[in-house]
Amino acid sequence: MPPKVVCVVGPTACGKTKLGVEIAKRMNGEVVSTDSMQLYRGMVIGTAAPTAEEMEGVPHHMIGVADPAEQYSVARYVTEADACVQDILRRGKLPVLVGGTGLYLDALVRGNAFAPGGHDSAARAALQRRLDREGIEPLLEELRRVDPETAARLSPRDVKRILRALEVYHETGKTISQHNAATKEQPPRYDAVYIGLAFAHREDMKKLIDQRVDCMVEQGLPEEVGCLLASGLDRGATAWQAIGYKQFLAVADGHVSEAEAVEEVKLRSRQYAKRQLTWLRRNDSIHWIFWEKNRNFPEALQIATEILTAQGLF
RNA sequence: GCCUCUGUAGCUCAGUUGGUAGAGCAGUGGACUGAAAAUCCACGUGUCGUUGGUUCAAUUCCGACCGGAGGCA
Repeated sequence: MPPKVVCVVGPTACGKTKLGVEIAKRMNGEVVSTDSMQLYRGMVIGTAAPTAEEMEGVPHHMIGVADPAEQYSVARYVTEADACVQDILRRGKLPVLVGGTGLYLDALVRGNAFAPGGHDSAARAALQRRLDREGIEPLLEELRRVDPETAARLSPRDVKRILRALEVYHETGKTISQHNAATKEQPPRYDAVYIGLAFAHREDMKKLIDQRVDCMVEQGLPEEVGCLLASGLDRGATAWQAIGYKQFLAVADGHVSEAEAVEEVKLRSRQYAKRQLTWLRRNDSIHWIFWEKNRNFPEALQIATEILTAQGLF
């Protein structure tokens, strides 16, 4: 039986961070963040990364571990985060996985081995050049030939995935469908117990997201963006894709007003939360806790404890 | 007060030389295996401002009225 880990999941602004710390405190655990943006250094306010105070003395991992100029990836995340999980287990403590990036969490729990390649591979560079020169159609044509299954699955406009599929083929001689099928055969690396947090009504989630965005601006999101700019961070960096940072970069560049940026950040956060829910809904082993209007953490911790006890964790 | 423009989906607007209408955004659902806070897919019935008239038929033409914008006084 694989080692047990606790996962706290849910859309943005639903209280994962706080509940995660509470659970870790109660169960002799340490938190491993499963968030693709909190792992960049100096991006604290806009990613709602926990502060030292919010960590309440519980050790946290995978937060602020990468330079914003780096292009991170799931593959690298799994390697580094898994080392943290292993270390926590070795010390006899409970890993509590907390964060909003579904792909990262799933890959970590399943112990995904990713096919070679990546943004810095020669294959990717060559494909990118072909894309720039000839457009997507010849690439899609090639994919239809070597991996018809994937070609049929992807939209002709899903350039990212078409490139990746060809990249895997060029790098390994095997198709990405074969890689994915092989990954699915593998048993998961961890026995995950999922606690999901969500609002019962979407209007309540929207309200909280709006509040949180206003709060971020007050606490200095624009200044944080200013620091990233002052550090000379390239405008093409992955870190700028983070909601909040992208929009306040536009403010710094004089393209939009601060008020417009705030509205945009709220909107994008809402849409992001919706996508997170879509991702999570297909995981039917999540034990959901639904908030009514307000978030009641003592009660949630109580419910979570009962769930974890029933799973033999307490 | 007069003149001109304008009123169509939650929002911004297109359109119908008269046969009851469609884009973008928003919203909802979905996908996702080395960019994932990214990327991509699907879903469009609304008294066409109100009310009279002309017409086989009006959202479309004409009149009046009610909103909105601008101009002249």
